[in-house]
Amino acid sequence: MPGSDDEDFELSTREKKRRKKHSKKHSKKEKKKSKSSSTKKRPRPIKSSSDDDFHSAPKQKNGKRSVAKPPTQLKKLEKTDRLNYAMQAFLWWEAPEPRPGCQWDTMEHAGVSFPEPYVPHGVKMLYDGEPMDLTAAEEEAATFFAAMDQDGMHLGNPKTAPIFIKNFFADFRSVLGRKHVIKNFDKCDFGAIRKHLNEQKMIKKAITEREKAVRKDVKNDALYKFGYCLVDGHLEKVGNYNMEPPGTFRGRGEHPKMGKLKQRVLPEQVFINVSECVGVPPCSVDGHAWGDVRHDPCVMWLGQWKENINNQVKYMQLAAQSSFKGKSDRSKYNKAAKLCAFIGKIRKAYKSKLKAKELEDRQLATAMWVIDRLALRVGGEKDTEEEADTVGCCSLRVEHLHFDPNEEGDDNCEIELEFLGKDSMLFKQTIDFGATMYTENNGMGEEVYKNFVKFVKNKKKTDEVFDTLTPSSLNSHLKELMEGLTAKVFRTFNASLTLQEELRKTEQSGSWKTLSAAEKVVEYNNANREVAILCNHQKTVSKAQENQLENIGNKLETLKHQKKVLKSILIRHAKGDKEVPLKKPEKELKEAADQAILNAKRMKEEAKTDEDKIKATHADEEAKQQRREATQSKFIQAHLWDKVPTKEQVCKRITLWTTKIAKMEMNLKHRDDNKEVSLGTSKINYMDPRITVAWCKRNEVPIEKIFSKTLRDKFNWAMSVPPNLEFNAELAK
DNA sequence: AAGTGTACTTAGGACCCCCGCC
DNA sequence: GGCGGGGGTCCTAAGTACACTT
Repeated sequence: MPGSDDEDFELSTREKKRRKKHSKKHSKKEKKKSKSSSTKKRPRPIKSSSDDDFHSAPKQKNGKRSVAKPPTQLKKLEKTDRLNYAMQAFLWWEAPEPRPGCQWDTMEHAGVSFPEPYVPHGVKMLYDGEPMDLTAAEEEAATFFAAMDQDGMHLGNPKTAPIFIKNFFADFRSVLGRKHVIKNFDKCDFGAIRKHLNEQKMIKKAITEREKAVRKDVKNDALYKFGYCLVDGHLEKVGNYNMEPPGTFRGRGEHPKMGKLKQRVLPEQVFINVSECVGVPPCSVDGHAWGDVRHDPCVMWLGQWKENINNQVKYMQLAAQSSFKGKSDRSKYNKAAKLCAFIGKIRKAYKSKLKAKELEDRQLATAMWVIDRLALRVGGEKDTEEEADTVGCCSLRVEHLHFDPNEEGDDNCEIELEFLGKDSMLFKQTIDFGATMYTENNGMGEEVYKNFVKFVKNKKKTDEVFDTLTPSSLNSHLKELMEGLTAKVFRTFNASLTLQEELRKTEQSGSWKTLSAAEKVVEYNNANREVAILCNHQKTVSKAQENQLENIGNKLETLKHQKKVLKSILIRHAKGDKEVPLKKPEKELKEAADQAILNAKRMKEEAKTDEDKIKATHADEEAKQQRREATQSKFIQAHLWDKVPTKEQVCKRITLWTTKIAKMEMNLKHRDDNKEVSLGTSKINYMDPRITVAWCKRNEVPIEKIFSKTLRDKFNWAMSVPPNLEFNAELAK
């Protein structure tokens, strides 16, 4: 595939195939859209515009070229839309399977896109007060550090900051070379570079609409060139076609390697996977070539390279909405559904082993219970010299178990599990193994508790609880119970089943039928939240969010105070006292703020130099702050009047404030409940989408209210299920 | 049987942009 | 009509699983 770099990569033969699909689907959609069209029988309604546009730049959106067309012309779609139609045309779940063991027969793509080379800014860091002359590579490394947020999750955390700095400085010094004067981090001052970067941000903020459009076009050009892949004649979206740029490694938690320099990856380090018959995509960097070209139809990756931090392979793959991912997603959910038929047998099997003589059997049974009931991950072994110290089921250590955490005495069956899981997210739950939820219906809570007591006996804090188990031994046992069963299937299974049960509860409530779609969505999110809690999907509350929460809290306090004042006014009224507090003039503040905003806007428009742009952004930020203050002062006396109010006015306002307070309290509670729970992860990865689709259909909730466009594309295979669908073993057939 | 390598899924945070609210 | 917050997307780290090697 020779094709020059300037054009969208050539699609000669595949283009024909694509168009076939494209026009089919497209014509359907178009017919719907253009009822007025008199040319219904036109075989390929958008043929002409589509054909000559596919290769041309996307800039001519509003098509000056279409001057001569009749008024009945169809709406001209943007290139992205047309490509989307082309992709949607392929219903892989209705198409024949590829050869066994293979993912594809032919695959063609444009390879990886690389970031621009580093352009030095010339701003000097100080060492011991002296400005330093650095080479481009040295300056780049210094700039990576300067770009780090001082209050962020790495440098803002006193536990991780020293690790980050130590690693960064070691790598920085090796870039500088041994003889360089820079030897001590404490004498380094990156302030000037940091200031420069902030200024660049300011300049970027002062961008005009036109510049914005240009930027978007450039981005789209890259998307059209690299973002699509042709698999067996079908257009598919590529997930990550941009090579990861160099920078500092941002490992999570207490990752021992955080701060190390992540090197720039050259084309020579990249392997490309394409089919033999289509030719190799040209390397997009002048004077460079791919490290290797493979033709392996057994794998789904399009490109791979090794990163220098952990020496791990990274891949370029198709996007989540592609057929490859869709197929494996569907089979994942089918496997989980299949577990419905086996779960009874499996629970019986591990119940009988909970009291086995062999320690290994007991541990196996106990671990199975943990994975099944607590939805823990399997927990592979980790090297704490190389990675953060996080654990899962098999790697749990004695120190992660706290018996009788509330010091209620020996006769309770409570254990607090406290450990860092994947991504160093804290798992902290007290499990009462004697509670009904773990004992009813063959829950086995008490037996499991006894086993835990036994397993930790005479062990050191740092010993593993399940010392006889490994993920692979556990998984090979699971394979004996059900074909293809592994530990992670339990998470999918439990998440999906929980969603189904919680959703069923919603439908059974008395007032369900009277709820609006929006109210039903709230109920769906509540069900979703139960799943997220089960899977321990969390998000850390950022400082901004915390502030926001605090602000709402303060506002609430103000409202409550205002209500009190209103009541006191009412009392004074009754006494005939006309001395009530009145509004102070606030107009001036507001007007000044408005004026400042106008000024800033003008500055932005008139800005020519970078300096002007920085000034404009500053002015804009200050003006906005001024306006916030004006709004704030308005809010503080919003309950008052300009002149003495009547009794009715006061009464009315008290009622209004009561509803305001109630509303805000709800809002606050809602935010507080959700601030640490992340609903997205379970929606994307764990809950069978067919359950959601069926629920939406049964309850006349538009699917758009639950699944975003990307999710609807990702789950396109699940959209046609019947409204009465149940998540059970039938699905797997 | 443990170690190593490969390929894939799962994950949270940063950032951006759009839509509902004032 | 403007703006701020939140949803959505992007980014890439961090898991699981399993084949293959030693």
